[in-house]
Amino acid sequence: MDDLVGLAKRRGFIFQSSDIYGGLQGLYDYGPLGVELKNNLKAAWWRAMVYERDDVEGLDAAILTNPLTLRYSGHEATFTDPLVDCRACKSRWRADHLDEAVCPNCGSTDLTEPRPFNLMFKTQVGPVDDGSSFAYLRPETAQAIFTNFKNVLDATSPKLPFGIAQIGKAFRNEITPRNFIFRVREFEQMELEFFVHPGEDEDWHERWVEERLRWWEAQGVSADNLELYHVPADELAHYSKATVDLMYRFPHGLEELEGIANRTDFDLGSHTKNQSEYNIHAHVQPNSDANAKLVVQNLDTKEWQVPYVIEPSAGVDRGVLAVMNEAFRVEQLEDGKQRTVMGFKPHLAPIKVAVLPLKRNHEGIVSKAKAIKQQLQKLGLGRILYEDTGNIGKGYRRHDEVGTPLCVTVDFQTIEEDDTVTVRDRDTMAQQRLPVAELAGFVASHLSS
RNA sequence: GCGGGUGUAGUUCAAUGGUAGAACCUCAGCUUCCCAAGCUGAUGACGUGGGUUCGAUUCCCAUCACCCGCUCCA
Repeated sequence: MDDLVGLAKRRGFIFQSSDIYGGLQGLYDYGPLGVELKNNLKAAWWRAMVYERDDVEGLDAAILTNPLTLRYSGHEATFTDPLVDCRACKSRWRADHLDEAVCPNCGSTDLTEPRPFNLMFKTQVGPVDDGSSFAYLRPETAQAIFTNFKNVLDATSPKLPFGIAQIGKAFRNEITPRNFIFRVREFEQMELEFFVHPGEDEDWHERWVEERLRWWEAQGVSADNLELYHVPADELAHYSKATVDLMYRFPHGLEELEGIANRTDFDLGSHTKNQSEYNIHAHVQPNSDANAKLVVQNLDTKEWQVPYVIEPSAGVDRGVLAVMNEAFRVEQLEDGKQRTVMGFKPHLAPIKVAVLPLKRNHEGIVSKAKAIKQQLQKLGLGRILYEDTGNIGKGYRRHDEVGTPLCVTVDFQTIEEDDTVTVRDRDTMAQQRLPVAELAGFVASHLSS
């Protein structure tokens, strides 16, 4: 992990947030290469979820959330836990889970006073800070999908089963942010809420688990480092009937990368009005505030019903960490030197191609290299970088370390003889000469593989 | 939040109660230069704030951040 954190900072992937003022716990910033990598990962998810399917629509909702949304969702009740610490054995317990003021672990009565831990961030809405108007920063992106259910339904008229996808920031006041970008207080989620007929939920749950496994493998996360964890009943979240966690072998241990939950009709049932008119299976709190019916009509029976929902919910930052960890490798070369390579899949690589002039103080070579950079940039494949290192070997190594799939080198032969360049492959270190005229086609096909 | 550990250039390491040295990296110049080459030059650090002291990077206290456990679950 330390090597990965060092490389992330050195090469501009990830920085401590508010670094020059001593930092802020549990917050990180994405640098020049990190933002490219993260955007590429999100784009891959969006392609797979929205563009390549015919049954999913997108959404991008506000982060500030009406407290009523998070009251009916159950978050106000479950995200505010009074906690006590045992001074004797250093264990921590939820105060409402203790029968007496006795530590279940060691039997000591030397406990701290219960302290409330509100895991949701609050902020004032409007200029007057008198407590009369506040909003929460959303603790998950999912709720805005449920509260927009009717809007999307009216706008796009989908038929069950269908989904709504969203990528965005979420905030949780984690007690202990830890492990680099694994557990942080401000993070990004990629969530799909997939609505299905009641009774078809378990089948769809299994299909989504398989679907998501295949997607992570396509991002370069090897199946060997992924495990499924069927969450036992007594550990399920308040909304869940069943949850399968997709566990990844992170540098610090096997932990959750994505959770695929069967949220039943709990969410739409909780947020809908006229609850008693529908046969809601989940145990929901009576709702006297909602002004919309979150139901669809069963075309066969003509009955209005609250759909069940399957939720694949992935952490973007955790995904970035997993992808970087998978890509990171150190190779021993024949001359005893080491080569650090980030073997990103081409579609995730922050820089797609680096164009290097063999000599940085030769006008003809430099201008030719810059022209090739602009030409390749126009292909729309992502970031193409012109870089005059002054030392070609150094340039190659540097781009190995940030995972640039291809380097293109312009030399004297290019401008004086036959208009060909050297193309060098990140993974094999192999070089070949190609006519500049064939470069665009070669690059495009190499990056799509 | 509790307990334990850590904190000197971007990185890896030094030294010191009298205000910090190196290597690699980075940057600039030269070199017809294809896998971290060479030569010349340059930038750059004691996490922050107090205290003790004539003087603190060094000693003391607090604080911040990171790492390990408890906890958490995207």
